[in-house]
Amino acid sequence: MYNHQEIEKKWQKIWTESGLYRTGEDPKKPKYYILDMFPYPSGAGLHVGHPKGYIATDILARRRLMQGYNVLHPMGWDAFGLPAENYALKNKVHPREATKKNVATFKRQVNMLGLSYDWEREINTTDPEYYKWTQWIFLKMWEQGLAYESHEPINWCPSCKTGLANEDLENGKCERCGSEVEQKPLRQWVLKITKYADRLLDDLEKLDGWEESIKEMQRNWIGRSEGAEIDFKIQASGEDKTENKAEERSEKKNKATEKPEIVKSKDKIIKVFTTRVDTIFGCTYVVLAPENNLVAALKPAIKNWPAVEKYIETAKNKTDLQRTDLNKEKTGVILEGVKAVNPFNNEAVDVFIADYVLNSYGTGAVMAVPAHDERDFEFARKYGLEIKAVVIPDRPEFSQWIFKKSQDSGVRLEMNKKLAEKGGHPDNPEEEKFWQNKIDIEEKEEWENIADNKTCWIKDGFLRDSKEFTGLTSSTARQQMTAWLEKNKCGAKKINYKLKDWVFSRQRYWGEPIPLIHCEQCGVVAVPEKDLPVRLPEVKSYEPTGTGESPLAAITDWVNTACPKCGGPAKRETNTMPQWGGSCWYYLRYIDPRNDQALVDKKKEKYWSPVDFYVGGAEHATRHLIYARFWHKFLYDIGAVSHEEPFTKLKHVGLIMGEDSRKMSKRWGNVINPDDMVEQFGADALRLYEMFMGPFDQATAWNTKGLIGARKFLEKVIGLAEALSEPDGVLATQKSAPAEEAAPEDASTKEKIKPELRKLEALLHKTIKKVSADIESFALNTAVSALMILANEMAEYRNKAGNLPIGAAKFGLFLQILSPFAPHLAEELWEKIGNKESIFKSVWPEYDSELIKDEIVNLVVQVNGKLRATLEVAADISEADALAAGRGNDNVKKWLEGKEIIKTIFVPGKLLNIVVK
RNA sequence: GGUCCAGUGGUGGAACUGGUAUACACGCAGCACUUAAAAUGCUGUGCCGAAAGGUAUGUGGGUUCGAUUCCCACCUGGACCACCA
Repeated sequence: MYNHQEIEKKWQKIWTESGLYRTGEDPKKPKYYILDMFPYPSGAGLHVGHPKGYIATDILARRRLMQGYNVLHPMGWDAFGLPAENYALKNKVHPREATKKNVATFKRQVNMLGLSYDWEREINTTDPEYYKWTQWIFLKMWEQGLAYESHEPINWCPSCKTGLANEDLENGKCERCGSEVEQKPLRQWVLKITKYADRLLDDLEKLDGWEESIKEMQRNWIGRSEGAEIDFKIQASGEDKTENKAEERSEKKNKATEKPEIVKSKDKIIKVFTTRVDTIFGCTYVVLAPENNLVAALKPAIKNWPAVEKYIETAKNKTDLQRTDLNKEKTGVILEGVKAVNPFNNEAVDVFIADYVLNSYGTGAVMAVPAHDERDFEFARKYGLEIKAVVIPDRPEFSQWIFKKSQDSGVRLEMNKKLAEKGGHPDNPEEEKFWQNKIDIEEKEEWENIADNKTCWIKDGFLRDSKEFTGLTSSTARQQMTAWLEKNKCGAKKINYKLKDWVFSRQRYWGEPIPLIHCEQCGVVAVPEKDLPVRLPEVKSYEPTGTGESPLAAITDWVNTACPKCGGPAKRETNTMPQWGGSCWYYLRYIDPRNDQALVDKKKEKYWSPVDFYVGGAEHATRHLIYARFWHKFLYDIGAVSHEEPFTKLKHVGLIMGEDSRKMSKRWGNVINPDDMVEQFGADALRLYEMFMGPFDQATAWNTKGLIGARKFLEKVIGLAEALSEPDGVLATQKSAPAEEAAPEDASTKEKIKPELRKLEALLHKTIKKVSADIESFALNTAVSALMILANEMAEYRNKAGNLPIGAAKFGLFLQILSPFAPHLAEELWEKIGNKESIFKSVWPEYDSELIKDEIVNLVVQVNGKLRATLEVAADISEADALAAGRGNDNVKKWLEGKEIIKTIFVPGKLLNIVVK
């Protein structure tokens, strides 16, 4: 047994007092910036899952320190935002007080684990000295026109009483509280992230250090799609007056979305967006989103207005969740008296409104091609609309599709069974013929289905019935048809994004005030830089109002102010920033946390940027990580930072699940508290176990029994240290100079032990190599396993010999590679074996490449690929010698008997495969 | 539905570039120590078989002297997105 509590406390105190964790600034050394995603200090404190990432970064940070880097490894608190405020409201304390208390808990828990953070660089997003610069960045964006005021309907959470960005939703529900989100028109500030969409997308290619999965998520989120906008002229049955009105409104809409007007202004059009111009000759109707402004504008021309109005009303009352439910049947209403003209063939088609078309994407209008789009197909079938196939599948792809369908039906399995019975072979010509026939028949049937409009074909193919474009492939047709549109001025190439501009206002108290002033004379005016930060007023009541106004609006002596421009009466902006604001740039502030002249000193920024290694949860892939990249690129554009991307390498941490394999949560009662684990088993055991559980980025279920294994390993290490040297052990004698070699023994034992000792030393160096490489690749589970193997080998030796005569210096190498994982115990034993300075001031060991070369290896001998013998041979044995040795083996002989050797395959030092007939 | 990732003992998982499948740990069983238990140590532990041997990495097929690894199809699970035209 060892007293982990005593040891861990002792070293945590010494490390803090000696300034071990302080960031090195020696300009001669290379830098390494290793960052964790900083946490929200919630009221619940940490559970064992939270520190998994922190432990891993700590391991890398400690290794880098020992490798002689200046290491920047900071920690801070993302304390603004809804969770903190909701917690404060519930517990009836001021958010500032709640935050303070929660930070203290988090900090105590983090320190308890022996994490090597430089607390002198601690930051807190709610600190006015910090959010001064968050506000400063916002103002710079506003100056550049990247922050704009909008009144569009946005996501509104009725329970949190605030507007939300798209990124704050989960399946149409508020990510925080789970309430269904409503659409509410609201005055708000919006950041024009879409202006950066292409760069955010394109620069992903340069991020080699990022996991592909996270990059893919970002690509999907940005959702770039190339297509065309096409103008369908409206043929309305109404009078001139009404048509003018429609025109007016539609122009207004175009203006609002800032689309360049490419059509003659007299024309009345429906603009649709599509990625499949090639299917346009199959367009049999056009669909508008119910909210599309055009619908109201066309009212006078619509003959069945009551029905249309009723449908719009129903759609409005549906929640997002109901509307996007894929299982629901498609619904819609025709606009009687309105037709739209397809510019390619001048055919006038019906116009519908249907809520399967989203107003927020593209133009809020689509051309419907039921033969080649599943949604249109479904709608057309329901309402009995015309389906016109104009793209013919090309053969190879089509055949594959048919083939897949036949397999689905189990036909292939049956066929295989039949063939097996007959002793048939997979490449049997009979079978091939069978499949060819089958494909031919089914292809014919399926094509008939498409032609008969019984099924729809959504892939590319060849065009038919498409005038001069007939016969082209889909992709060529798209190019030529887009060019045709541009030439005839009735459409253009267009790129759309799923990414929306970032709704940046929250109608809540606990956030950074937006540093703008509304002046009656001058309009919106920026708070001058010298007046930053705009401090959050200290108030007793900060409950959200629910009216769409921020609670700040009620604090009149804070709201009323003088205009910085004209000095006249003015009011402060009362919206606050969302939680993600402060976290968009915090990694820059750690570099220079107390600077009151700039958000970061340029020289320091140049030295430390970018972050070399960033670790955090995958749930941030499409929020924080996109926002932060956006802000960083902006800061790069205004010359505030020196690199275009903030994070060179990114690794996501896999969740630790509860013992029941569910997410750890109060709800399931499966939360494991790290305080209890550390008290019972020690921080070192907890660290080791969390790294050992499985691959770092994989979710794994917690098992407290596994922690016992880690603890046992540490106790074994102590036992080894105590058995060092003989007869009385280094620990007992505290020799001043570490012993180098084995003490003399009687000749017979010595002879017996010598080669084993050499093997042990080779293993030590192999372990140094493996642990070093594993830390680099973040294969921390196998690094721990390698350390265990070495300890087991040393223990076995000790058990046989009664002691461990490898000397304190060599044992010290083991302690060094163990130290990032179990820093307290490694440091303690390092001291015990006679070292005066901290193990973390020592130099990370290099393995001896001579020592790890095996002289004797196990050579695998196979006959026809099956293992028949393993031979102990010299590592550099030749093929001929190996073959001779193999043939000499009794078991191998047995398998070669009466057989003819066709060939042999020899992998030097590893394997000999004898192929016989 | 789309995209990505994964599927190996009773459990978590290992296997470098195609070369001894199941390292390491948990669990379990037996033994030692003990009056006893706990703790500790030792031994065993994929499956079938007394053994020789056979067989096994979700399923079916392919490439190869040799496949957990590469290719094709399918099944299952997870993550993210989801009526994005």
